[in-house]
Amino acid sequence: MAYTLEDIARLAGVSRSTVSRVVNNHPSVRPEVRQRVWQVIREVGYQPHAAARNLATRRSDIIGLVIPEAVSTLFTDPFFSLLIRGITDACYEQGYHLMLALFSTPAQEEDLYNRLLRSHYLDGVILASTRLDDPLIERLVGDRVPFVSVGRHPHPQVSYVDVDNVAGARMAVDHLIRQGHTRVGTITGPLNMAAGQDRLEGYKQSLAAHHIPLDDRLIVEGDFTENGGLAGMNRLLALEPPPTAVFVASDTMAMGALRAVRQAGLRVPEDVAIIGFDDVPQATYLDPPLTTVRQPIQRLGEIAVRVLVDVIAQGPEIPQRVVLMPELVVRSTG
Amino acid sequence: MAYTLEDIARLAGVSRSTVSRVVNNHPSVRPEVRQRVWQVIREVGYQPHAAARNLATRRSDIIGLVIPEAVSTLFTDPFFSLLIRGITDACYEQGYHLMLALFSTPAQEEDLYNRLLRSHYLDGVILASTRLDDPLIERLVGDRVPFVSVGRHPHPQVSYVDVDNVAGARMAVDHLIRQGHTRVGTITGPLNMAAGQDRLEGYKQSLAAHHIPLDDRLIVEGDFTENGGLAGMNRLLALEPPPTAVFVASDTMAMGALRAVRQAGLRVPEDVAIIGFDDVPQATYLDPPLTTVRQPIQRLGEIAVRVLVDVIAQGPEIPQRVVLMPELVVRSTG
DNA sequence: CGTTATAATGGGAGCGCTCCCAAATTGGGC
DNA sequence: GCCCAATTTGGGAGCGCTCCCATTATAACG
Repeated sequence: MAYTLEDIARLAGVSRSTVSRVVNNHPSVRPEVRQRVWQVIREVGYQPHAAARNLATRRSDIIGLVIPEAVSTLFTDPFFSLLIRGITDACYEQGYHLMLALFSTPAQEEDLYNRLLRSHYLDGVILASTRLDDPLIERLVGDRVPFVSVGRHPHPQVSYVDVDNVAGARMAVDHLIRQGHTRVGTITGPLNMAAGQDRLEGYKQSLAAHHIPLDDRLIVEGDFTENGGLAGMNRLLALEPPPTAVFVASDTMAMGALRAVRQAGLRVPEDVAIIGFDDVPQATYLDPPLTTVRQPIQRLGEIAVRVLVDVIAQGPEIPQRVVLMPELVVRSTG
Repeated sequence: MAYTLEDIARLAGVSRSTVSRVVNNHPSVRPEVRQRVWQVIREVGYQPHAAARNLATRRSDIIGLVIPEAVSTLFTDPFFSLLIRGITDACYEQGYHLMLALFSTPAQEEDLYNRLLRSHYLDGVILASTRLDDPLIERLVGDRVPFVSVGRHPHPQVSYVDVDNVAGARMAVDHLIRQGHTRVGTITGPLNMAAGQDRLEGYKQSLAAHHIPLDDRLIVEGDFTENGGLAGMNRLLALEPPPTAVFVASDTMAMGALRAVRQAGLRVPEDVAIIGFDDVPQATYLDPPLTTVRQPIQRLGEIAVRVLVDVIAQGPEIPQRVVLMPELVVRSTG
């Protein structure tokens, strides 16, 4: 049987309350008493019982990360790897534990929602890769669960962190146009996601600013996967005439696009220039190295945690929004 | 303020105990009462408070997954993607939640150990990708934490699920030798991991069975990463004469090895035959498609959960071991 | 229709912790 | 050396649930 506070109190010859104070670093304990208590705690290897503490304090010190994405893509796309890395580190620093909530069916998602969120298992949640119309958002707001979204959301009560996707896309397309390209295509992200919409918006703005008429056939919707990028590029290359440059809305898709171009026997950037988005580590090692728009993914994760901790403390009433600026990284593909 | 059992009891005109019985599906409640209580629960959206329940039952219904691997490799290697998929599904089916414990520094690991494991936050743990000498194992055994290792471990008190790596490696090398190869190299996994050791052992056994003398220079230690496979293959190709066939102890490394061969201007399998291990989904799509040893990774994850649930119920005294058989999948590389 | 066996229900105690308040101790300052 | 304020300590109550046991309602049977 494990030791309890009471046991430690008895062994150290003090009261339960004093031990509690020592464990929680309350100031009003005489130094010698404090030391004696720590001594006993270390000797017997005491560890407070989490559930008891949670019940009394009404907090669990655990935050959840919810990414409504198939496990296989979640564990394949380097974007998430970086994001999670940032979140993990910040959690540790802030004294929180991270629970990665994975589910592969809607039933699992529902179960998760009730059993984890509403049962006070989690103090708050970080959401990433959500569709704009995901009903989860409404529910979280309605149930007053503290949460922050990685990626903007129009709901007035939603806190989020995001990168300025419109500006990033504009940088990319501006750059292509400056190189002399006038027939610029784009492979977008899913258009029910904010990042997908915004990057397309930036593409349009750049064309408009350069008085290049919009050609709908040059816009194909992708899904942020490598295969999606491959398929999208194949469609663009089939056009008559094909674009001479393509803004691909994520690096993962850009890898697929690169494959498609190579399979078509064309060269990058001579025949088709390509610019990605994200600047995942792999972008450097591609052949040729990928020109892309860098967003500070890991920082985004860190900031998400900080914002969430704030929301937990302040309550979800005052939503907080942080938008970071991306930057263009010119390598060899465009 | 959220509703409590007592609130529901009052609203339904019954006692706290009855509501508890309804929530937990105890049989002895009259059907009409049961229905009335559910009605109220649904109306007000009652959800039991997890911490209170945990405190009373002394269980959390959460199991942890600990993989002492950098977040970046964890979220990149398809092996883990499949494993986690299997674990996730089985957890859901068994009524457990999964907490993926991530850490990037030893301090985080230590913190995690105390705060999650010893504080009864988790009912049990699944360990994967551990070194044989990882001190974590001893601690878990010592603290009587229920756990199961994915990958065998020699400690008599450790429950594990694994694939017969020795047999799998033998299949691979036997196959290469049957093709007429006599100069067969291997890129091993880390030799402080059971899978690394066992696959090397299978390689050795196969050579011995075919009376082919062991040549130490043909054995290079890898690390289960793509770059490790690339480096290993480069070392093998530099030998005089180089091997005509190589057994690579993981598909991820085999991808690197394939790159190395191509960069050297050689062809697979004409100049060098290659056999991998794992049969991750990508193996099929490689060019050329990878011959490999299939281990049922997702099943391994599922079984790990079942075994763990058993260990939680029975106590860690009676260790359980499950070993599955791999199979050779012949495609085009060897 | 009484009498048991059985099913259904209610209430108390307790899980291990925190937090508040009251009591005890300490330390200045005169 | 005494008094008052500040510091330190102890104990009670309560967090929301489960589980046991006692009690009451129901059913079954002669």
